[in-house]
Amino acid sequence: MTFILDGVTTPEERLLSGLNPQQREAVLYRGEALLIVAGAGSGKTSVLTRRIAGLLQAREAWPSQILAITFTNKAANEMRERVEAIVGREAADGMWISTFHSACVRILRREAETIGYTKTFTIYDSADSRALIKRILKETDADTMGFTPGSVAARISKLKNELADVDSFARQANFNDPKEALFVEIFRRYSSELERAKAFDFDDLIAQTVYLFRAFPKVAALYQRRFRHVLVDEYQDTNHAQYSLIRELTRPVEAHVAAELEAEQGYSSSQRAADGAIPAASLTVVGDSDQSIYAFRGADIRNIVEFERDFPGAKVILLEQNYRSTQNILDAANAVISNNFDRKDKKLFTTVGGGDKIVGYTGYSGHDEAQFVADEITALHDRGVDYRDIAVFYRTNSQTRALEEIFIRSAIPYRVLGGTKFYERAEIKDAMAYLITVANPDDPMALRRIMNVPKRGIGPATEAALQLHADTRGITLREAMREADQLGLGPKVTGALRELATLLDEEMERAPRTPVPDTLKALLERSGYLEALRNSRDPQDEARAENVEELVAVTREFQRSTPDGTLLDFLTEVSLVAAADELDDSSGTVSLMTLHTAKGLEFDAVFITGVEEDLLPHRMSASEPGGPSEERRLFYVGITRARKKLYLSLAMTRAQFGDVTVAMPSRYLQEIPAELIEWKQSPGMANSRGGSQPRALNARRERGFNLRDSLPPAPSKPRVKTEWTNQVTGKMRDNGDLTLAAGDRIRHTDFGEGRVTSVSGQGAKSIAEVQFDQVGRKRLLIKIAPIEKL
DNA sequence: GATGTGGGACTTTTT
DNA sequence: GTCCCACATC
Repeated sequence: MTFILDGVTTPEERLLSGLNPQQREAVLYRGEALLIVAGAGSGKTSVLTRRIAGLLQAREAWPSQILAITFTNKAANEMRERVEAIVGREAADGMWISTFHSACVRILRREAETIGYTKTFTIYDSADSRALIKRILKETDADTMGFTPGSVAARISKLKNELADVDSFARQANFNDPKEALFVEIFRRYSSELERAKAFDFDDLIAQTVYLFRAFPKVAALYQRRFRHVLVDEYQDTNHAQYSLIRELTRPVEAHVAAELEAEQGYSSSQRAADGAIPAASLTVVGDSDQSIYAFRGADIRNIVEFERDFPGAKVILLEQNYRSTQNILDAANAVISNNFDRKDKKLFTTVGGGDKIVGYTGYSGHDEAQFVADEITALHDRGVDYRDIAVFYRTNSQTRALEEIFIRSAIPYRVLGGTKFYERAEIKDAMAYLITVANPDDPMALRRIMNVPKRGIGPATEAALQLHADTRGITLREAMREADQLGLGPKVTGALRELATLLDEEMERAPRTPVPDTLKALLERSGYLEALRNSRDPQDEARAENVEELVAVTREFQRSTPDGTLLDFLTEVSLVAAADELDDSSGTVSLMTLHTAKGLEFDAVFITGVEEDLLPHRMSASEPGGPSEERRLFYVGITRARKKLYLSLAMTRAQFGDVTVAMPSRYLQEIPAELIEWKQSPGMANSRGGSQPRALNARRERGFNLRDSLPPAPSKPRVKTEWTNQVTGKMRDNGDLTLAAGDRIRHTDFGEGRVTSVSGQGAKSIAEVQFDQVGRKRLLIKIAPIEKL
């Protein structure tokens, strides 16, 4: 009923409603540069969206003049929706709101030819980069000299983030050092392989865009003229390349360049000032140095610290009021972060009351800890908290294993964000490789992957022959394949190569007028890939075939939401999904993710697990400069995600590597005032409580101590190995049609005996609520729980 | 060239 | 505990 509201409020009043004075100032400030220092939960997204909406509403900018950079695609979509909600859909049409990487892809696809690339380039994700590096290491025998794909990939990435390329690096490299000389060689090969494959890696997307802008001022001017308002979220996590990109975009266009451009395009721009130049775009950055957690991938905290020096006359606005968390949670966060000495002191405050105490728990093992988390989640759910409002954080992806296992047993619906996931499965990579060879015939990595998948009798020898032919003739691997009959190979192999080449060529020719799901289906069917999976004797292949079907469904969904989307668009989208993009608010599941992925999100109830030395802070961070401080910020980020309930847990022993190691409570725990935490089981209690485990541990609590060596083999609980696996990987314990009813007595391998109090749900999803004699009430998925009826 | 097996390395975080 | 690779055998 806007017309009624119009009578009492102006658009500006509505734009500012509910904002505090600092937020209002941040929305309304007009000037060349604005830094919003936004503490956790201080409403920065709201400020940013209203700032954009304000510009549009006041007709100070067209939508097409706005470029907003967010950290994830999900954040971009949300921001777009929120702006649209204020100004209307049409009035917001044409804005660029995206991640750094997506924006750069967009620019590079338009301008690729300027820098000698095709606009149909594909993107190598980290796994692709590593695979390529691995190959190069083998070719150069560098793998025997202590080079690992991981270390080389990290080093190259770091260099690219500093905008160094092979040549600039080689110029200052010390060739007397054989390792360094070899690294230059590896770097050089890596770069030329990418170029030959017509592909960019993640870091190239940014670096090449910067290079494009610097080398071609006229191209840069197109964007400098277009984007009058540049806004960057999570500025504390920008690296040098991203910083440079922002600098290039917000540079004024010199008069003669502007004039040249206009002459070429035959129209005159309203942007030109009296002297003929186009003034710099206005820049708004939002960030919080306390939440800088990406130094390991080149994020430079100086970008935000030195903003005022970089942009003289910049306005700085501080947002310190927190609207998210209770006082207890904030007190804990403030206490922890204040131990970082190298920071500007700032304290979040809230007008919300104290809230519940933080709950602490020390488990005997990672499984025990996971059981605590599961039990608490069940209790929260019983009290009416929706699963979607609950999240579990951890430092390393490997910690999900125990959590998933217990969650499935406890019938808690969950979803793991990021980590080893769908697109990293071999069969999905195979299917994707087929698509890539169709979208980008020059990519030899994708072609090599599928050349003998399904088995065609094309082995390493054939591949080498093809490669040799390609190298001597100066053609691509794919072209060499078309000339297979010239190679003097056996008739079977030649036929197989010919057939594959024809298949790929035909699908490539058809692809532009064919929906993506159809292209994928044709490739999978015609290649015999699906058939091979279906006819396989390996029971896992059935699940693999289902996964591939799932990929077809993904392409269908892509085509539905993007009717004009090309195969290349699909591949690009898949390459650039961030872990947090997978968060689905509608799914009604608990979210599991790393602390890094958690940045920018918030939940009613948050569990931070594994709050132990060597895990948080991570062992690897100790040797890095600034490592422990960054780990502390990571913990701080985790704490500040919680709105109402925060749980901190750790384990005294943790399975790692098949070994069990003893863990110590994290130093950060001691930084939280004791009165804020209510321990359900404190480290001391877990330590001194009777029973075989604690005592044995007490005697030998030292780092790295290997339990397996000296612990007596009989723990109190009988160790029954339960047959159990993840849904996705296939096999699962199955109780068949076991049916339970209230009143039944059952035995559970871990929980002992108990009585069923109620049963809910249907079929495979039936859940029994059981009152166990020893361990209390639990919810179990009947089909898979390790139980038997008595 | 395909298939099976034993030994070794490996896990920090991500676009 | 798991993934990957080298090596052996068919």
